Amino acid sequence: MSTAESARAPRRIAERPDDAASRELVLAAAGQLFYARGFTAVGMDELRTQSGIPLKRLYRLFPSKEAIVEEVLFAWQRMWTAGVTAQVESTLVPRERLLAVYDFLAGWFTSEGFRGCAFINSFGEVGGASGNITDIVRQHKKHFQTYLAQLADEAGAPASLAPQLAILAEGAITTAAIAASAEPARHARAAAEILIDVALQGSAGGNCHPSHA
Amino acid sequence: MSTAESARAPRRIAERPDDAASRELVLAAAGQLFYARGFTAVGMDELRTQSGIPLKRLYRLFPSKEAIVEEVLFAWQRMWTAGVTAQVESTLVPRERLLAVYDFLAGWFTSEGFRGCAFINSFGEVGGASGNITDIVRQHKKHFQTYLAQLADEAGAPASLAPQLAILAEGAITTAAIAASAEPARHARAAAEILIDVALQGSAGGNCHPSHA
DNA sequence: TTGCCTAGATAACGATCGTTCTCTATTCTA
DNA sequence: TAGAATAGAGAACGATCGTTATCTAGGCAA
Repeated sequence: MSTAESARAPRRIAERPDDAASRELVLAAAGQLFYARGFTAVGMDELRTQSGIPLKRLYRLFPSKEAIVEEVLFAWQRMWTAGVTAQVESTLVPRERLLAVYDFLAGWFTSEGFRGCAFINSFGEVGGASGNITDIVRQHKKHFQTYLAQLADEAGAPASLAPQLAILAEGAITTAAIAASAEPARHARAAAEILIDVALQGSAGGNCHPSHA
Repeated sequence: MSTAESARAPRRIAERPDDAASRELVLAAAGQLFYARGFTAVGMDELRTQSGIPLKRLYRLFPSKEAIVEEVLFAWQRMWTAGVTAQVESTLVPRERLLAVYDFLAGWFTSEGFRGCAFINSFGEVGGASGNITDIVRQHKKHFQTYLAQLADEAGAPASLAPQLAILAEGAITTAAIAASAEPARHARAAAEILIDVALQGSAGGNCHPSHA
């Protein structure tokens, strides 16, 4: 990969070719186990068994368990963002793009093994014990709020709408997780419709009760 | 040790007079420690130190650590209910009684050591590992929703309002905890005002935009 | 006062955690 | 083919957990 040593690649220790694949195996197994049972409840031995990666190699790929936790959080962040944006991109109508967030939630809530927001669960588990994890969780939520603010702005809504929609989404997730029900997604969507319509008519001067009722 | 020994109650072991006070000491210390750092992060030794109750006595008052956890959850439930109802009872106007929930949240968010909803944190920590704890958390949330439904009904709102208000409260709590900010209480309250007014005007036939704007 | 029973302080126990070390077999270069 | 270095499997290590047992001192009935 650099000069002449890649002609035959004699013995490069630092990066073996399948290290990346092994890391993915570990992160995939860790993601499932951590989401299902939490960080502390899953030991390194179980992570070794589930991923098929020997313990020694595991500690060569990651410096510690906490490092795995952090990378799993980043992977979750990517998955969440991809899922939400995919749903949002399915339409070009600004109002529906905002509501698409709750459609994504509805699908998520009914998916196998749904157990609430992994970031909220992580925050609750580590509390303030790990500053790194808390920071990642905080950053994830801020990122989501920024995304919502952008969607709301594109819809022509005032800046006060986005935090309200974010709170609705957040509340729907935890309520659905604890109640083990998908209904909160519909409730949150219905509430979001009202908030969006009021916000839009307030700033655009539409008629009363634009769509529903 | 069976028949005539209870004639004068010579040595009653089961219940000493100060057992109740000791239990309160333990539950108070456990409540603070558990809320601040989670269940698993707080050991029995720390609980002994903080409460001043010797370990042996601690295990005579409670059969296990999990039993303490459960009783702490019940104590939290009582504290939460007392705080919310006190704020609600401060007014008799149905609409303001609904909004009082978010006023309570605003005060809570700015209180020292606020770290989110203890029930949500507990749910995230134990996941589904402890069915007892999960059940208590579920029951607490259901109790809150029922209370909100009663307040909404007294305000003359349709049944669809209460779940929306509950989701707003839930989302405000977690958002405030993660962002370490009290603003979500104001955002949730503003959203609740809109939802309430729309719900009331929809069912009572008032004019457009009743109070604000 | 004497003897018994219990309280409290603390050590010990078994289990489990994250992490490291040992030992053997294999692989790959020269 | 000879040799060196690494990979893998698993034991071992130190720490900590929840829980229990031990030991000593003190309170109370007779």
